[in-house]
Amino acid sequence: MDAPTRFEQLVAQLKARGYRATPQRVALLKIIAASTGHPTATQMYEQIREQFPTTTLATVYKTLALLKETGQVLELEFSGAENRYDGNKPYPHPHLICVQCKQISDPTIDALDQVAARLSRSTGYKIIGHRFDIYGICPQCQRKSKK
Amino acid sequence: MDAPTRFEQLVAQLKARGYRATPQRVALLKIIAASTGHPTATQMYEQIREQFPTTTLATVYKTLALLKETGQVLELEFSGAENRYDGNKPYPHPHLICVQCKQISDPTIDALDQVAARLSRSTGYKIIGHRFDIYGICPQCQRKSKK
DNA sequence: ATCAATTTGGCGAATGATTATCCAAAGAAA
DNA sequence: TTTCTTTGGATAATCATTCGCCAAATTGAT
Repeated sequence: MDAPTRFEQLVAQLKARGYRATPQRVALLKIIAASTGHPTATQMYEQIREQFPTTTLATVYKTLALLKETGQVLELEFSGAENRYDGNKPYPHPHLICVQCKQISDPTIDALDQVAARLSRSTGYKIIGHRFDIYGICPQCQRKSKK
Repeated sequence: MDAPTRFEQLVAQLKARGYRATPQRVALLKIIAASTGHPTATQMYEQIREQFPTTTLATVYKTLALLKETGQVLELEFSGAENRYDGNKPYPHPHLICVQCKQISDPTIDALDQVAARLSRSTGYKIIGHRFDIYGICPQCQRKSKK
């Protein structure tokens, strides 16, 4: 799905739930829909500030909370670091994290759902979701540290 | 490995690095070696307090930091909740977490290392570790909520 | 359009786990 | 013992996130 479409979708589903599409919220939705990476709340906050200088971090968090309610955004919690948000693939999926440059990418790992299904059978758990982070050093940082 | 053996191992490796085996530290190591679950710092702190009532949470964290340095304990970070510690399987392994009773168990999932190896090949990343948490509702809590 | 009712943004303070600082006490070394 | 170093305890600091409050904005009804 392209960014404008995703943006419209986010606005529509916000309105459908009876919330207002205020300028600040619209700005955030636009950023989220356009972002390919996994931005922090602060990063989005700073972008919004360019248009709406009075905006507060609290507002950003409040809007993100609205999106989380209906699973429109995936929140990656990090203890000791800011959380990261993904509004384009808001369902659980693996993340490859470079421990040096902190970049996060989305690798393709198939058979993950099967793992969950098998686990559900063998343990009796009702599986709700998962979080799979793989830590490593990206090729670029490997090159840098060799110098 | 049984708890006493693991305990001796932890004490030995602490001393080997030039650190003192103080009563408070020994108490923590004993708890960690004996624990089968994934206790929080506070839980261990309260156990230590029974023997050494003046102990502080800071001391617990300091000792845990020492263990982390050499990978003797696995720290499971949770944003918005206390971290959990595993001193018996201090290497990355999957965790099955009940979102209701918060119980954490260690399911067996094979082929995880192969996933990492394959990922390393396809992305060029040098894989360092991973974190795999599966969220669900345990059989016990499922029964409870049906009533 | 006007007014009342509701939602929202901004601001500042609160939260809560973890960490840092500082000093006295304990232990090791000489 | 005396000196030097490590450690524990107490307390404050940190930092991302959340909360409470109020004024401003928006909606809906009259």
